Amino acid sequence: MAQLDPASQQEAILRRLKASGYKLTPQRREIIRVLSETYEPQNAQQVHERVAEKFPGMGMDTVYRNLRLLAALGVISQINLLSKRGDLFKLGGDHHHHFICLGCDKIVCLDGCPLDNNDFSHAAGNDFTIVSHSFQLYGYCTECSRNHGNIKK
Amino acid sequence: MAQLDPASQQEAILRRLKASGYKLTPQRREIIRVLSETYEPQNAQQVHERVAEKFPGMGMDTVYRNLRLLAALGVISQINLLSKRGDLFKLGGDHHHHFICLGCDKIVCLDGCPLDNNDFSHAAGNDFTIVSHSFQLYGYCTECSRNHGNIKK
DNA sequence: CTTATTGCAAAGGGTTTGCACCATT
DNA sequence: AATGGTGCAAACCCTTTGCAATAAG
Repeated sequence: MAQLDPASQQEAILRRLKASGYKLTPQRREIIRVLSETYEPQNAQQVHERVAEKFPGMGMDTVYRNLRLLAALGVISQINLLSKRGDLFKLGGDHHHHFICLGCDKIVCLDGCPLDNNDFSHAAGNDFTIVSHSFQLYGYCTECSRNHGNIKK
Repeated sequence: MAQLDPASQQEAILRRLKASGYKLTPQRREIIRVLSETYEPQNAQQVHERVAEKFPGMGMDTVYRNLRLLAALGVISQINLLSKRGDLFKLGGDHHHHFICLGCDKIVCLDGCPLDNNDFSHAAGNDFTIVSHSFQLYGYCTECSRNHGNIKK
């Protein structure tokens, strides 16, 4: 259950990529580095901004291609929210969920996960195989609760 | 807890719209009719196809404007999934969640809701106000479980 | 008659794709 | 040398918006 430090995390991912026949380009390494050093889920644009500091020439397409690859490998998880920010990505080991502030769009990671897929195996249908779930809380954060005038529509 | 029949449901919504100063156009009535007679969540395109049978001239923009209005009034709920189908909409009274088949994209409504917002009030932060949540199960439906060869990537 | 709504067309934002060139293995 | 990746540009898809004409109240 222990969380790996960013460096070991990166190495593990790079090893895994190489083992699957993918090449380790500098851009890809940097994308992985950025993801491993970030705690909040990022959208493609945020990842791009950070990576572009080192690789100014890089385009969004490379970010998307890599995020898609990493998500397909299960290395990062893709989160789809009722927001304008697009899908978000987060390095995957620890399964958890998010609170999304309806006032300021802030996203807060929740500790752990209170849900068990097995609890729902009958809810869907007897022969359904449940492999994952997603869960989000929506509401107002401390600042926005205090200051309801600022809530955007 | 009893579910209204489609006709009463439609009337209730129309009354509510009129009470709030919105006009009851034929297109709007039809959109509401289609939603009330559909059990699976629909995306804007599906709604448009059904409504266009009666109003061939109608554009997607009118569908979107109405869906947005109905969602803002809380009459329908908007669901945002990890899929290419765009947001889905479903007539709202009953709060429930969905199972999404990773094999065929089928969506199945789950009975009721096993989650209580109050259970999570502390999980996010003491001063956070939780107003709603969303929850989805992902997996394989009966047919797709049986027939794993068909699973798309 | 007033105000909301439609229809049209265009724009916007996120994401994907084809292709030639380049880098990793 | 072989295979994958990047960069660029264009395409796609879903959704939103401005505006003039139209319809509901």
